[in-house]
Amino acid sequence: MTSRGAIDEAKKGSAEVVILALIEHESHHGYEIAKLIELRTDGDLTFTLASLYATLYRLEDRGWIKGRWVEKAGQRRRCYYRITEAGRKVLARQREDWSRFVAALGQVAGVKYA
Amino acid sequence: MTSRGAIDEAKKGSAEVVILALIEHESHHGYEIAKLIELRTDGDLTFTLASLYATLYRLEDRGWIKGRWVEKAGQRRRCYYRITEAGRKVLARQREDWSRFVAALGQVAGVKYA
DNA sequence: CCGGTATATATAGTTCTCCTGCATATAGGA
DNA sequence: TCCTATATGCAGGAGAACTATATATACCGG
Repeated sequence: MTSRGAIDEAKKGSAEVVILALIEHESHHGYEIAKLIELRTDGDLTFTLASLYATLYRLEDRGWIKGRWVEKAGQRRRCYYRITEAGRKVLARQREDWSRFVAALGQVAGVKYA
Repeated sequence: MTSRGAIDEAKKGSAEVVILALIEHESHHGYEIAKLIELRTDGDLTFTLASLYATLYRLEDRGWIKGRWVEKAGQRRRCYYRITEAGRKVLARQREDWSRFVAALGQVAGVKYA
């Protein structure tokens, strides 16, 4: 997986809020989350699978998400994650923080959000 | 210096574009740049001085900025930085990239830029 | 039926940016 | 004289992303 230019730097720290948002309303498994991120941002934002799984384990350790293993015939086993109540609070907070950060960046660095 | 919540994570990688933007039109020395960032973002975005100087040296190594030492009576010596031609190109590119990243984040994570 | 691609998860080791803590140095006010 | 603000600099470490590699299954073409 490749990503583009300075987005390599920009996206540091964004994995958490992105993942939490994606499993806010429906549960998804790791591989699916990676594909969704890529799809919904037209490839502007991607995370390597290794990073993504590491992040999922971290979020689960913190109690912000909860995984459930599902085994189906004709499929490799998958772990479906959903957000927890604690996770919802964190998500709300992170959205505010990111929003404030983006505003600050516009102010001081002239980054326009088209 | 303290910073607020998830902005700790968010801001990773943002120092470069912020510094380049601040010395786009006029030269500033390190300490001044730190104060400007804090001032212009109402304290939402800050960098510790140690990080800031490290970043300045890195940017100069890459040829994106150029420092000039100024000694004045009644003042500690200061290094004033200005952006280079190469730096201007990088700044333009980083603004585009950050803009695209912010759009992606709004799309996939529901981050609203007020 | 055999090999390649897509799906799906997992670990190890590395890189990069920012951090804290410490050190140095000068000017001005209490 | 001591404390604060100004101003720069280094050493060591934390954390989140990366690459590379390993494992395992389903599906499709030749």
